[in-house]
Amino acid sequence: MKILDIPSISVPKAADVLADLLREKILDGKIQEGSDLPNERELSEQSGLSRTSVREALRILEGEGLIAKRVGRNGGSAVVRPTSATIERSVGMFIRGQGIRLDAVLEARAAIEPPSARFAAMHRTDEDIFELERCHKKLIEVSNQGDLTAYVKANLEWHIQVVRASHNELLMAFISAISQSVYLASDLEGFNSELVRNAVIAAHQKVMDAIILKDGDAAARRMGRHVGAYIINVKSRGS
Amino acid sequence: MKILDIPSISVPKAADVLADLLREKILDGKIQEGSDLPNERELSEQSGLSRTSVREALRILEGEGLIAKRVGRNGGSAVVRPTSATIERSVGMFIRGQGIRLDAVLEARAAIEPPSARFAAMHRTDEDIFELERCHKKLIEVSNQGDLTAYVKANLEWHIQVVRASHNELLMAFISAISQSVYLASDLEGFNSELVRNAVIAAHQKVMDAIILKDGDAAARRMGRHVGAYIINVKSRGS
DNA sequence: TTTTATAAATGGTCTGACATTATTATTGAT
DNA sequence: ATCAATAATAATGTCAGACCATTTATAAAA
Repeated sequence: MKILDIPSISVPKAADVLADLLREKILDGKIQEGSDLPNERELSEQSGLSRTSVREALRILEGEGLIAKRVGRNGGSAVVRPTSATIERSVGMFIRGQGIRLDAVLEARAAIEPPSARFAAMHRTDEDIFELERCHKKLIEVSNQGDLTAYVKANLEWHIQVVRASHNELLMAFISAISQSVYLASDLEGFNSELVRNAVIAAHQKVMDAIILKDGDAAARRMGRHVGAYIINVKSRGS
Repeated sequence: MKILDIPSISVPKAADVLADLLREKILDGKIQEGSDLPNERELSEQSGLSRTSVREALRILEGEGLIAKRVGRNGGSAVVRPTSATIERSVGMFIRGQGIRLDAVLEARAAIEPPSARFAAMHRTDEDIFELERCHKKLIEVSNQGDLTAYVKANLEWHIQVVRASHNELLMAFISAISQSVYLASDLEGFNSELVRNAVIAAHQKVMDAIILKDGDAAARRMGRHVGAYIINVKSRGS
């Protein structure tokens, strides 16, 4: 005979509560970046929890990339700002764990890069151009040597540099996250042709020209054609 | 007098090693989803580590969304596939912790939605259309009631549904992650005008028409105009 | 057969000790 | 007085063992 109908209560665990509390303080900026949290024994005393639970809480925050621990005298937990590395890890696990098809990853990349090129054209600095041209020259250099692995890597770096020039940290994080998977699955043989490599370099040059001229529309359009061609190239070989 | 020049060695910690090992097994699918890991005491025996270290390792995996623990008899650590929730959390922390401007978040959204609309037009099913129209009707209904919070929420759901129709899980994850932040920062007053709300609904209708007709170019173009207008609208009020 | 009480299995927490590591202080030789 | 070796120290890392809390399986009773 049920008197009360109570919907499954979730019992909060000590470590989670402490982790939540510290996380909020960190994200709200109430603990300055670089400064140390109290050491484990102090946290244990202050919170009334055992050192075991305190350590579990710190483990959680460490996994989230919010603190970095050091051992030894003057050791402790230093507050760090979350970086895109955390996003990259979770995206990587998502792709692996869900078995996301390479198609979908390339599609996502093809979706993000053209608008990123547009923003790059809008927001670029002279230094961005310098870096972009550095990546471009590197790609040409490696292309002539015939080292496919190095070629794919240099190619990737040029694409990432375009997104970096957009000065949009979120798009940057997404692209870095995606690129790792793309790189791992890259079909090296697809670039085993001087014709293909030269076409890539020419396409890059056109995109760069538009970015240099701050012509957002052209940058987006040209990048769209470039990554579109890349997808077709990959798909046609059935991978 | 240095004889050897050894670059700072990082000492792996017991819990990390075990977590890495289990993570690989899970992501490689060697442990079937839903099945349980050995219980903590068994893992401790098998690995030769203390239960403390085993628990820390499990904490890490739990934080990564790879296992879910249950207490009580027949409890244990069940293997679960990582979901977009993990990405959402890391993106949310990134935005908060790095203090990413709302501008940049909206820019990222504006970058992703038009190509998503294109993919939606390409890959949509009839059920996607049904869901899309359901969201659309809901938005119209809420719009007439004047509840701004409900309106913003319904609006968000329509946008998410478009991306869902693209059947690209990565874009879907990115948009969900972004949308939470957009929602939290939404300027309700911006929609406190029947004129604005009707314009939004009309724009949605045009995008949907293109998706229904499987016209990717039109879908992307119209969605681009829609989210572009939104950005201008938000920026012009200086937030 | 249904209800109720009991036992068992499992994660959650605590305590206290010792190990490992890195910094700081001290000592001693030059 | 200076510098190198050494010891003390303060922090995290690891361990062992106990007990608590929660859930479920099982046995007993109605």
